[in-house]
Amino acid sequence: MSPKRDVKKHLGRPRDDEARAVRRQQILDGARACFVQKGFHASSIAMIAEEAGVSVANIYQYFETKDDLIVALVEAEVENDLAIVRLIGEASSLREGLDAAMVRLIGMAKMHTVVQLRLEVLAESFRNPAVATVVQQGEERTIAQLAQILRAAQANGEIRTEIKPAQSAAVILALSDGLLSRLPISPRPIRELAHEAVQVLFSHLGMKPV
Amino acid sequence: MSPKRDVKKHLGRPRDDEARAVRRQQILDGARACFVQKGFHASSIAMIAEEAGVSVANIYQYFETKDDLIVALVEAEVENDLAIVRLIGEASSLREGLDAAMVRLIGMAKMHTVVQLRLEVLAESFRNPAVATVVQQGEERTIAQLAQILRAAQANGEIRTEIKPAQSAAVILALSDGLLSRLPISPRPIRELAHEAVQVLFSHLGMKPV
Amino acid sequence: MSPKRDVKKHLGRPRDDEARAVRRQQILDGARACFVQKGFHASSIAMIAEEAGVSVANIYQYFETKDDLIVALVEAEVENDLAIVRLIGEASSLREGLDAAMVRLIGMAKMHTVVQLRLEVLAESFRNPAVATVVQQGEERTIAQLAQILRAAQANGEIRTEIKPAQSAAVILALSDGLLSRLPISPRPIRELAHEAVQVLFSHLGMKPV
Amino acid sequence: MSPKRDVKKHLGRPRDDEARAVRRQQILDGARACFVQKGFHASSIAMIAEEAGVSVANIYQYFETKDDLIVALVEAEVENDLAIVRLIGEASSLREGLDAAMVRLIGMAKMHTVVQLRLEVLAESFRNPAVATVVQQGEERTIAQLAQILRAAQANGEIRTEIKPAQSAAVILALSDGLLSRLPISPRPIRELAHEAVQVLFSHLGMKPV
DNA sequence: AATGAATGAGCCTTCATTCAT
DNA sequence: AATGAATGAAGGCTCATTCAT
Repeated sequence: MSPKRDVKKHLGRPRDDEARAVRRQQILDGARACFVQKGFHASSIAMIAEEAGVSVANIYQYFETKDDLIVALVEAEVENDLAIVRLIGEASSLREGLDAAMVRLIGMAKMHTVVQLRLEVLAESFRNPAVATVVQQGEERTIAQLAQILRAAQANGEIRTEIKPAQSAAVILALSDGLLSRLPISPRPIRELAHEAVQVLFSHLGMKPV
Repeated sequence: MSPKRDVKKHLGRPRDDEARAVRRQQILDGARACFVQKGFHASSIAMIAEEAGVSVANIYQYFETKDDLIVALVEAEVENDLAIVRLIGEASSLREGLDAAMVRLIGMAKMHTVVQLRLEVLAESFRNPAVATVVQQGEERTIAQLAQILRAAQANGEIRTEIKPAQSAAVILALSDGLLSRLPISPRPIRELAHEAVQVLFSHLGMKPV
Repeated sequence: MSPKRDVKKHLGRPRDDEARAVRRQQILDGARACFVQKGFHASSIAMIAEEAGVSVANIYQYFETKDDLIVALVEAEVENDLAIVRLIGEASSLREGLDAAMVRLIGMAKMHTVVQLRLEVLAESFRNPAVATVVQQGEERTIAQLAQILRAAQANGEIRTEIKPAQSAAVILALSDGLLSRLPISPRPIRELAHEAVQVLFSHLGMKPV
Repeated sequence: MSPKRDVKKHLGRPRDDEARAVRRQQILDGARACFVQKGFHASSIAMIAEEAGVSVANIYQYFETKDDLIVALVEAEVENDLAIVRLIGEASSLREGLDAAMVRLIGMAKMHTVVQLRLEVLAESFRNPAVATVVQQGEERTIAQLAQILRAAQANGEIRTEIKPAQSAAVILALSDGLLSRLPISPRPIRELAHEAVQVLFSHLGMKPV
């Protein structure tokens, strides 16, 4: 009735959006830990809840179903991957950028985690259309980002002008995924493989070998 | 007195190893169909049994455990992959061989199946040591096979002598996996990607572009 | 500001320990009913759940495993047996106490239940160490209790001072179990057997026959 | 047509009854081993078959159902128990006979086995009428046998004439079972308990203590 | 917002039993 | 007679999810 009411009333307790975001992330972190260890379908909500330090029912206040949780996590992963590619563009040269990205990936402690999840995500993309959509959009953006970087390098004279940026970008990403997926099965250290792959790429791009 | 007596005497029904092999394959086929659609852990034994047209209990007379079934199927898949690489070696030239293999893969109706399973297997390798072992041994053999082919091509003068066969083989396989894993997420047709990738490879190997 | 704030803050629904105890007992009762009819290993959790009017999954929120449920029930039974012996001590004389106990056992409607379960428990003790431990500790306490009663009777001059209380107590318990186990197989009524057994005991203890 | 045929023809292969008896015993032995370790209901036919060194299907040519197998084994056990009591009668005096029986039981390596099975049988008697019948008939015979022995001892003047042989026999058997069932739970060695029990019995029978 | 409590459906595996050889 | 092969039914246990507090 009083005019104040029309302004202040939030139709119930005002939502603390910040706290919600924190909790949400907490759950996503727990989920990631589980998914890395067991995969999407062998990870139970109960395990995720324990890992996240949260009650099972609480998870359902942030994600409607387990599938939604998976999709949300995939979105986060995609964003992550995009960030790595952005890193390349921030270097002073393509060479340094590529090198930095590779080195960073291979050197990071959580690489195992990232790669495991990436495979999980790709496999899930084959059956879960919602996941496929998210990943595909991420792929587009990532390719665009990398293509832009390649174009800049062409302008710099760092790489050949004959190559088609978008297509090469796609190949680079594929090679990268294929390489990392070798982590648990490669008969020789991934580091060596990565080095060789970089040579192949440089040769293709018209850069001098390392 | 009769010569038959010297032959091993069977008490009871003799084992029909051939029938067993058929049944086993039947189960593996059902399992593959399920694993492709749902993945390892979301496929239940009941579903596999139905798909294979077999009773649940019967599966356990051929595989001690669901995990054993998975490993057996992974073994079959690995053997499959090796066969494809062998195909390359049988062509009259490396170029034709590579081309044939790519074309065959991309053109085959079951490609979707093969790739989906490949991702599933790679993801599983991260957590299941038994699977990892099988896949790693397959990888070694496949690399060796491909390296041998490359060496022959070097002798033929078809490709550069500077490249190291084993390492290049590993990179080729990685690239191939990475490429195929794009099937459901690539913003443009896989065919184009594959073409570009072949260019990259040929450039690396010192072959004339297509 | 309010004094209630000092009390421990509950996030979420507080545990209702009382309701939990009720539910737990409800499950144990259902389990007892099943175990009596079918024995431990022929009783399924599903049957117990139905008998208790509870869902299967709910049972697992109170007992981690079927074995844990068995152990819990054995503990309850052991406590029951101890209560019966305590009854003897509460009588004004050993004679009346023993008589009361026997009469009560033989006259009770659930005797069948108690005895069946007792045999089940003894048999299980041979293979299940957890059960054996529980039963053994119960046996010790029961013997001690009964020995104490015998000692009091010795002080009263009601029984001979030559007998060793603990050992006689053990024999009495053994005889009691052996007697009751005859319930379904004795060619003559248990009542007569019990009477004869009491005579034997009284003779041993130096009491006048009934 | 020929007269010989009428004599020699067995309407199919003549049954080798002796071989059948051997096989049957072989199966029963395997069953006993399993039942002792796991109990009736936790022992599977497959386990029994393996323990007996026989195929699963073969068991069903000797026993129609698992229940029949149990009953057959119970019959054998009952016969066994009767044999032990007969042993008492063969001694030169009751004292020696009882002593010999007790000593033999307690000293035998397989006592554990016998007792475990005895408990299993008694427990099963509560629910399985077929078993109950077998055991009850065995009990009758055993009591009769022991009563006969007691009567002889009365004639010898070895024990009191006031006791009623049949009833005392029943009590002795009950005491014996109750005693042995203490094997896994008695806080003190069974040997001591047995000694004490013998004192009780002797006192009842009017014999001099040991 | 957050947790305790509860459940139907489902999972992997084993069981007792039958049939063909 | 004896064994291999097969199966419907069940068994113990867990899952994703909902509801009450």
